[in-house]
Order: sequence, then structure tokens, then C-alpha cells
Amino acid sequence: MEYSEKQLQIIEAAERLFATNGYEGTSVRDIAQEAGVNLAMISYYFGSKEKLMEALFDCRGGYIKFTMENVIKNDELSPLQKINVLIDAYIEKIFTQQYFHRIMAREQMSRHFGESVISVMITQAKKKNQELIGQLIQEGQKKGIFKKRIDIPLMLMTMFGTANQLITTQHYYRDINNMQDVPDDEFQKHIKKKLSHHLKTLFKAILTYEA
Amino acid sequence: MEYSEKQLQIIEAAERLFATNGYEGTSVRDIAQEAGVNLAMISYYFGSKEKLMEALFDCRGGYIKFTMENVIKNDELSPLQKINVLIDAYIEKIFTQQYFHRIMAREQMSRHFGESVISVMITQAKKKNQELIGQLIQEGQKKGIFKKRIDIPLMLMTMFGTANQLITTQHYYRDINNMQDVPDDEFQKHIKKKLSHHLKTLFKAILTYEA
Amino acid sequence: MEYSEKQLQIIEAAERLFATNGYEGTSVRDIAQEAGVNLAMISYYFGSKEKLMEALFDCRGGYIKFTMENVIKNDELSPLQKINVLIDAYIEKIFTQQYFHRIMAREQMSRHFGESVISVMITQAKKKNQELIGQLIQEGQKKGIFKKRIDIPLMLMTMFGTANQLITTQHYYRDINNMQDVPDDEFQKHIKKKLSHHLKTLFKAILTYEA
Amino acid sequence: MEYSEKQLQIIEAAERLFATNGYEGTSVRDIAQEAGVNLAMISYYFGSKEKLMEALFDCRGGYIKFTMENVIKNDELSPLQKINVLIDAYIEKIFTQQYFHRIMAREQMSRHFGESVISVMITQAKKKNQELIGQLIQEGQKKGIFKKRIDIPLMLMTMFGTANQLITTQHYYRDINNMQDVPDDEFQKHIKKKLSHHLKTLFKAILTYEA
DNA sequence: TATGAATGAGCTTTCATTCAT
DNA sequence: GATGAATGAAAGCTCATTCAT
Repeated sequence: MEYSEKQLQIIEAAERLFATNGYEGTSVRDIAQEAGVNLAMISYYFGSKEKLMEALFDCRGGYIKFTMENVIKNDELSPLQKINVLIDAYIEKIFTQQYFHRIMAREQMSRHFGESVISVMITQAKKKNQELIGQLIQEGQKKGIFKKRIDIPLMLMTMFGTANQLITTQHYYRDINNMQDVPDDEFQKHIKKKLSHHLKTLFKAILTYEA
Repeated sequence: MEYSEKQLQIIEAAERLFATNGYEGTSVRDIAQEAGVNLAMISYYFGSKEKLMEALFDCRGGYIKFTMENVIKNDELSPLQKINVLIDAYIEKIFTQQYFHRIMAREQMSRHFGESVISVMITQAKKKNQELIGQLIQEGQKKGIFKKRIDIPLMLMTMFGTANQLITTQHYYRDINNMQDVPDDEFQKHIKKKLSHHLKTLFKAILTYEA
Repeated sequence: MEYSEKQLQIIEAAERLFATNGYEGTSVRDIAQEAGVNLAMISYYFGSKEKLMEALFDCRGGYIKFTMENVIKNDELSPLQKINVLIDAYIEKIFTQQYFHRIMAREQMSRHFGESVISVMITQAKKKNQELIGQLIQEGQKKGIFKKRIDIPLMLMTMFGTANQLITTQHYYRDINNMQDVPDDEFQKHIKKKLSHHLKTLFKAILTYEA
Repeated sequence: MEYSEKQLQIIEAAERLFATNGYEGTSVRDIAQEAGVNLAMISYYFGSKEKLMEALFDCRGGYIKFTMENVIKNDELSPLQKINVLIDAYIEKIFTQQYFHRIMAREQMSRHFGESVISVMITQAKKKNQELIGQLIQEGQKKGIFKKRIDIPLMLMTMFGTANQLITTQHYYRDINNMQDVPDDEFQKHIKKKLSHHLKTLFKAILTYEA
């Protein structure tokens, strides 16, 4: 689907507000004001608030299934190297789409979520990811590099959950580490690096360390 | 603060609904109906919807400062054993207070959160936790059992984040592992055990494994 | 169903406006203003505009099935006398419920009508009426007083249609007959009498006159 | 006034929708879609929704002044024959313009009707009709064929009202007579014939029968 | 001429809250 | 203390119309 300049303007405004205040906590009027457009334009372009949300997911959703296939097929990388590449790719994605990531994290726990179009998209993407990472780990296991018994879903939850936690509570991290005066982009870089190292260590340990 | 029977009834209803539908997604009418009380009672008892939320946190908030002091001072346990005890204590807490935990997870990412009374409570509790676990780890480091460079905030984020992720998306886990027919209490036990093992392995690895 | 004073106040306001401006041409705001109540009260009491309409029909609908049974069973009246009594009863009804009568006349020709609760009520009442009058006419036919071939549906249409036409266009009648200065209640009496005579003549003619 | 092909297209679409859903119940968007033209065209061509309605009446209005003069002057017909010819002419008119007829029936009972241009047109036409029929009846009375005391306005109301009732509630008639499976054109023919016979009988009776 | 885009006003309904008893 | 009734504000959405091209 293609979106016009104005539609993107609205979608981006909605993204910011949904991320900050939640879907229910954001009124269509808020979005109109944030986007600097007439209230009626939103219904005009998207039909309804819910359809706008769907358009947002349609817009950003493509990034969910981040291109793991290429990495997996690459024979020059060891299984662990591939894991590391994937971790960095994932981190890169969610940091460049922080707003959207927050929305997804929020929406995942909603009542109506299971019934919605969006839910299906996310579920499918998650399953796909899981399958691909599953293949990767099996490859490592066959080569004798990774441990036998790996709980892949829990591994992914650790990856998603930790990143989630960091993104949604980064101000805590900032406070605790006394980095209030560090410019934001620098701070982002900092925590991306930290998170990358942390997750890689975590995965390496869990995949190769014999408990 | 003490709450009457009826007030608790309302608080519990609100807890369920806030957890399921979010704060903004829950109307005072919904709560009144869920609690089986008159609509006006809620404003009458709590003053406002927001005050009700605060009462809920006041009620459940005790859970945050989970009793770590005793564990830390216990000389019969090794540092790693203490960590394990803490992990289990934490898991036990959040699983027995799943609803409240979801609410907290949600509210953490909200706009108004930083400004609220609740936010201060959580922040303080987190800092406390971090200090205590910090002490614990330092103890292990002094004894030469734990690695030197440990990013404690990120470790905690992993613990919180993973548990969070599991609790808020347990239906995914259920689907993926084909456990739809398992009774809920049994399923809860199952994932608690899995999570416990997973986190312990994770911590042991990260704390003792030389990368 | 019982309605409170305030509910009746609203229903009556709605009745006036629906009759004058049509259902779609009347806004809930209009009704609130006409009834002198707060806008939100209408949803509070009736749930929605449509439900209010149903309440109106529930309220007035009882009058539709005007008590013909008693008349029919009365052995002291000849069939034609019975017809005359019914005509007067019908006229009395619709003149005392002019507003409601207009609403019904309007709604009968609406698209959504066939699907609504109201529609079912009206249809049933009409069928009932038709059956009863059918019996009456058959009685007269058996006694050799009425003609054999009578198209009852068309007879009723003439009765309903003529009365309808008079009620909805009484101002024309007033203009044409130069009765602008006659007080309204007197004018009402006048046209009721005229209509009564007209319909009775019509029925007598059609039922007894051999074409 | 002359209307272009596209304008007629819009007018016809509006006619169908106004007849079915009422003026207020029809949105300009609905009309645009039904006519298969751009939304803005309607305002562009007609100025406003109300002006479109006027154009519709301007277009169809000719139907009202149905050509009675010729009939009246025709010396080969008896007064009763002339009445019968008029009845058939009237029936033919309204059946070929059912949609428009419904709209008129609706609009007659509207608030704004009395103030509108349309209203004046209809009123004039009605007066004209009344005068002409009045002449016809007087002719019959002079010849001793018709009764003396005839309430012409009520006679016309019976004619208009019965036809009206049949047209707007023809589905009832269909149901009651179990003609659901009869093709529509055949059904139309059927009720036209029935109505014609009914009205002629009615008029003959009322005009010649001594009550 | 023709139209996609845009708009302010209005719609019905629900909100959290307060009033009167 | 407890509650049905009431309310102003705001919600999401549609309206007829106009603008810019």
C-alpha cells in the first residue's frame, strides 16, 4: 500500500501519540492536532481510528520480519556469528522504530488484540522469526557448537523482553547511571552498544555454556 | 491505608480490567459492573478513577519491595544460591500478582507515568532492588565466584523483561508449544518452572562464565 | 413497560419532533431541547435514538390494536352499525394521536422499516385489524346485507389512506375551505365529523351498493 | 429548465434514494455513489442538496397538472365516464412515477414543506385539480346524474390517500395476498387494475348512490 | 468541466463525575 | 452510607459544502 505525504504525516503523528499515550489514551482529535491537519481528514483518509492503526502497522510492519533469510544462508559465518548479526539487526530495527516498537509491546497485552488484524500480522511474524532462529540453532547443534536442550521461545522472550524493557524504561537507565546530561543520540548509541554486548554475551553463554 | 470489604471488591475489579484493557480502555462503568457495585460508589469511595488507580498501587505496592534483606544476610547460602532464591522469590511474586504486574508493565510506558505518585514508588523500589542485588554481586565478586564486569541494570532488565514478556504473551507460548488443552493452573506451574530454570541458567552463565 | 415522568417528557418531545421533521430530520439535541432535559439524559434513559423510537411505539402502540373485539361480539348492533362504530373509533384514535399517527405513516415507507422491531408491531396490528374486519364483513355477507365481492385490503387502505391524507394535509383543507380563522379545536371537530360521515357513506356504498 | 445527461443521472439517483430513505435519510455521498458520479459534482451542478430536490420537482413536477382540460371538454363522454378516465389517468401517472410520488407523499408532512418553493407548486396544482373536478361534478349534478351534496375535497383525499397508501405499502398488500412470487411488473399491473376498479366503484357509489 | 482534497459544523453516544435524597 | 438521576465535556465519526487545480 502506498500512502500520500499527508497520510504519512498523520500516521507518524498517530505513531508518536499511540506510543506515548496508548491507543485508547489517544483521541483522533489529538492526532489531528499533532499532525496539523483537520480532524475530518483522518476519517477521510483512513475511515476510522482503528483503520489508521492498521495503516500504521501496514506501514511499519514490513520491518518486523527483518531479513534473516540472507544471514542464515550465508556460509561464511559461523552459527554464533549469525546469531550476533541477527541480534544487531534486531536492535537496529527496534531502535530506529522505537515508537512503533512501544506500540507493538503495548498492543500485545490488550484484550481485543487476539481478534484484530494487527494481531495476526504480529503472530505470523513471531512464528516466522522463531522458525528461522530455530533453524539457525539446529545448525549450530548439528555442528556440535551449541548445547542440545535450548528453549527457543524463552530465548526469544529474553531477547524481546530485555530490549523492550530497555526501550520503555530507558529514562530509568539514564537516571541510575547518571547520564542525564549526555545528548540523546549519544545516549542511544551507548545503550545500543551495551544492549548488543549484553545480548550477545547472554546468547553465547546460553547456547554454549554447559550448566 | 486500610480498605473496607467493598473498596477491596472495587480495587480487585479494577485490577482485572486495567490489566486486561488498560487504564484508558477501562471505564468506571465497567469497573462498577465488574465489581457489582453502584457506579457512584467508585467516585464516592476513591474520589476519582485516578485515585482508584493509586489505591490499587497502594494496595499491591508492597509487592515491589520484596524481602531481599533476609536472604542477603543469610550466611548459609552461597552468592549464587542467593541469586537463585531471589529469582524464585521474584517469579513467585509476579505470578501471584499477574494482573497487577501487567498493569505496572503497561503504565511504565505511559506519558503521565513519570509525573505520577505511582511512578515515584516504582522508581524507588527499582533503585532499592538494584542496590541490593549490587551488594549481592559484589559479595560474589569479592569471593572470586562472580565475574568482574557485570552490567547490573541490564541484568535486571533481562530478568524483568523476560518475566514480563512471558506473562504478557503467555498465550503465544501456549500456542507455540501446543498446550492449549493443558489446564491453566498446570500451565502456570509449567511456565513458572521453565522461567525459573531459564533465568537461573542465564544468571549463572552471565555471572560465572568467562566470555 | 412503565415510564417515569421525565421519560414521558422526552418521549412526548420526540413524538412531536419525529412527527414534524421525521426521524432522520430530528437530532437527539433537538429532542433534548424540546423536552428541556440534558442531552445525555436521552442516552441515559433510552440507550439510543432508535431505542427511544421503540419506547415511543411501545408507549403509543397499545392504541393501534383498538378494541374491536367488543364491538364485533355485540349482538345488538347490525353489521353496518358495527362498521360505523369502528370507523368512529378509528377516527377518534388517530385524531387524539395525530403526532404518532404521522410518525407511523412516515415510517411505513422507510427503507429500514422492514427490518425493525417497530415494523413487526405495525404489521401484526394491521393483520389483526384486517382479520377482524374481515370477520365483520363476512358476518354481513352471510346475513345478505353486504355485497359478495369485497376487497378488504383495499377497503382498509381507503380508510387509512383517506384519514392519513386528511391529517397530514389538514392545512390544505383549511385553506381551501377558508377556515383559517376557526379555532383549532373547533376545526378538528369539524373535520372529524366530516371524515366520519364521508367514510361511513363510503363504506355503506361499497358494502351494499351493487355496482 | 433543461438538464444535461449527467444532471438527469444525478436527479434519478436522488429520486430513488429520497423515495426509499427520505430526504434527510439520504446523504449527498449516497446520491453520488448511486449516480456513479463524483461527490463534488452534485454541489457543482445543483448548488446544494436542497436545490437538487427542487430540480427534481422541477423535472417531475409536470406530472401534477395532468391534462384534465381535454377530458372535460370532450362532449362524447358522460360525466361518470369522464371521472373514470381521470381516475385511470391519475393512476397511470402515479404508477409510472412511483418514486417521485413517494417523495411527495413524504415531503407533504414535513416541517419545512410549507415554506418551500415545492410546497407552493403542489398547493397550486391541488387547487387546480379541485376546481376542475369540481366543474366536472357540477356538470354531472346539473344533468341530474350526480348527487347534490358532494364533499369534493374529501373525495379527492380518498383518491389521493388510497392510491398513496397502496403505493407506499404495496409490500403489505403483496404479503397479505400471498403474491410474493409474482414478478414485480405483473404485480404492478394487478394492483393498478384493482385500484382502478376500486376507485371507480367508490366514485360511482359516492356520486350516484343515495345514502 | 471535473475532481481529489479539505473543512467546519454537526451528529450520536459515552465519559467521569456530582447532585439530591 | 448509599444510590438513581443528572450533567458538561469529550469521544469517534459523518455531514454538506468548498477549495485548488
